[in-house]
Amino acid sequence: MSPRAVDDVLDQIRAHGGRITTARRLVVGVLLDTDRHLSAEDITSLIRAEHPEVHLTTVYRTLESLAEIGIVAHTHLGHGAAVYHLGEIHQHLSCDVCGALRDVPVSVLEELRVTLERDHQFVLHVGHFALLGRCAEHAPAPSPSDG
Amino acid sequence: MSPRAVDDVLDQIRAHGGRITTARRLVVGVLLDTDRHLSAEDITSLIRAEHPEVHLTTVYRTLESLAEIGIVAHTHLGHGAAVYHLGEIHQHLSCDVCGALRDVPVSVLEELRVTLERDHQFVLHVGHFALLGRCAEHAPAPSPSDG
DNA sequence: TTCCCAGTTGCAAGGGGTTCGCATCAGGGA
DNA sequence: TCCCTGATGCGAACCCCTTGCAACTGGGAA
Repeated sequence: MSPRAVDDVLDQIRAHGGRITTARRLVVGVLLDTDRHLSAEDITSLIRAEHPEVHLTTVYRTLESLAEIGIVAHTHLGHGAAVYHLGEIHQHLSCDVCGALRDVPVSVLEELRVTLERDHQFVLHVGHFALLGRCAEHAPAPSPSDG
Repeated sequence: MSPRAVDDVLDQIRAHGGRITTARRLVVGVLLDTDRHLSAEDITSLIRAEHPEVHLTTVYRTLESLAEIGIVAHTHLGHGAAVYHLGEIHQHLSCDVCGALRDVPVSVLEELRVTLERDHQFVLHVGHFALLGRCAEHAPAPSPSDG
């Protein structure tokens, strides 16, 4: 990531009355620097390699602050830790067997979203939960009638 | 629930080589007797009102046994404890604001299921996760352009 | 009916993930 | 530069769930 991108995020924090601290700079840097799904502990480990004084609690609190102003989102995978990410919301597919996590565009949920809103007056929070199932590699064998 | 229904479930446990114990009888009874979504702790509390010797651990283990033979399923709501239920699988809608849980038929996910399988080789485990969002009462106000 | 083994249980402790309490520290406007 | 208030470090607590282990008991065999 570019220092520019970090500063953009930090500007948003400042704009919301938050302070710019070393820990926040580092958390934002890690999130911008990865394309993986990171838990709070993952983020803390990455930071502590260089800055061992940064505490897991601080990372949680920073992530909470960033979530409040809409910069980060987290997703519960159903088991284990929540994962945090910046930027565009996407939908997660999580494999029961190997834990592999895949992103798909939120557009896959569009029909469901419309249906739930129309028929059940329920406003779906797309991207805030994982869809559980089996990835291609661990899918159950199709029944004969399927193929 | 009828004693009959409890016995039917107990028969299934026995058929799978499990033993019929007081604790199992009680867990099954509670699950059959409610139409709410109960966490392991909820179940334990209900049982302990009459049978204080039944331990939370036992309830977890019983639920695990019942899940193994396909009698109960549990759903992660994204926050807090998983909820357990007997019987037909259904899809849960969970409200972020009030925590209200609503059941909808799994058929609402049918299109999504087909899409994910066809386009992403992902086999969705319908009913094993909750859809998060806002119930009618806590839905954000529609934007002017919506109505 | 009694015996006995393996499945179950109660209880305590452990573990992962997350939050809280509180004294101290430090960002950044006055 | 000062000072207020937000942020941090650290330990402990909390919640949800699992594990270890000795004691117990269901229920088939004898």
